Amino acid sequence: MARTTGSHSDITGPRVLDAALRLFARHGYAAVSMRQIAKEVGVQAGALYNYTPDKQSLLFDLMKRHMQELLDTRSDHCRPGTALKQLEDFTRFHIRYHLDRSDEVFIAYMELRNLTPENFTVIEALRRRYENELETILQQGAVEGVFAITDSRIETMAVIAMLTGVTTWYRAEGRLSATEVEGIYWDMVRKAVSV
Amino acid sequence: MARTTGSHSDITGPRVLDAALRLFARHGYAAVSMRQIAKEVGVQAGALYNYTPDKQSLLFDLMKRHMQELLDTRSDHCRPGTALKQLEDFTRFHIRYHLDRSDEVFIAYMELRNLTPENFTVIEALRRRYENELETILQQGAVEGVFAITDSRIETMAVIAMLTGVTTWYRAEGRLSATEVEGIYWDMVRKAVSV
DNA sequence: AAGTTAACTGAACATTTGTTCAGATCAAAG
DNA sequence: CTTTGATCTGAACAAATGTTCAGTTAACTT
Repeated sequence: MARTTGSHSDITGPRVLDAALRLFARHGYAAVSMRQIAKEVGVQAGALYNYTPDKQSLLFDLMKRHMQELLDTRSDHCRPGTALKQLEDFTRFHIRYHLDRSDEVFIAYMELRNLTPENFTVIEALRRRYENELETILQQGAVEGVFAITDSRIETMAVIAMLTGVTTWYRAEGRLSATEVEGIYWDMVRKAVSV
Repeated sequence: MARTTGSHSDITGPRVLDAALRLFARHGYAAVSMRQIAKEVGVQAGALYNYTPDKQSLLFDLMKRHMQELLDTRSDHCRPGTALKQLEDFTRFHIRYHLDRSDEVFIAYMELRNLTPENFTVIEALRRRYENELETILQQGAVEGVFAITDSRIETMAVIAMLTGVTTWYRAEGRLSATEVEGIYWDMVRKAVSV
């Protein structure tokens, strides 16, 4: 029978994805070679193909896993409540989650054009589902009369762009804690969409 | 003496930059080859080197020209006034300008990591100058007592991220005109930073 | 008409690319 | 100890990369 313990595949496998994640985030998908990834893992390039059918799948798997986890974690944190309270939850969740996974976020927003058309469709659908959760909250707030919504799709995109932008400048060693940043952004979001 | 009229260099030169702009925006710097650019121009790859010392300069020149024009155009539009009025000017200018140059904006925000360190420093400085203009307005509004500013740098980055994000989803054929979008964003920005 | 030279071609260059695969390695199973 | 098979090496592949350059072309000047 096959080896079960002592196998390296359960160690090397994740390390391949980890290395790809870090390198793609740092230099971009197209600028990273399979040999660079292999070197980071401590293995020859050919060995990578025990863990991925090709380079494209590496990118796709990273993106899909990220979007999937984003949706799952968010749905765990989801509590019923007023639109205002739900918007606060969404805002704080989004910022915290994105600050914790800056590499994944960077890739998910920057490497969309390096996906094959079929893979792009899948990721785009997941992203759309996430955006729709915010849009629903805004629409509900409009019904409640607490939010001023002219075109819910635009306000959704505006808020998400503002929140996600935090990853481009935030540094953990900086002068502000994640919680302080969270508070400042929540103030701005609340005011921006309120009547 | 050298040929003056009938020369193609004044035609081909800009065409090289144009092709590079479009291709870099569509597929990313690292994913575009000099031969693809040459094909778009209708010339052999070697001919490109009459117009650029190397591929990196193509990217750098595009970015520098964009940031330079952004700063120049903005300084032309700059009028004295209250912080609120200046913020409105900045918001409307930023959206209009960015909608008109989506390719340039895309490159300027996505290809920073493909610049050499020295080139990155130059572009980063120009970008910083632009961001500072917004930060100055916010700080002035705080002094006037009309803006609620906790940390002017954060509010600056948040507003810029929100505004620039418009380029990711806006389509000229869409259901909203640029002017309508401008108005919606201005509403949100004003409320977000107001006391 | 002859000469000049900017503009371009087309081939060549050394590397690097993603991917494949025969064979070595070696821990576990029988 | 022998067999098994997952895991990995190391070399090989064709294609593509950025860049260079000797030579061709043709629009200009004189």
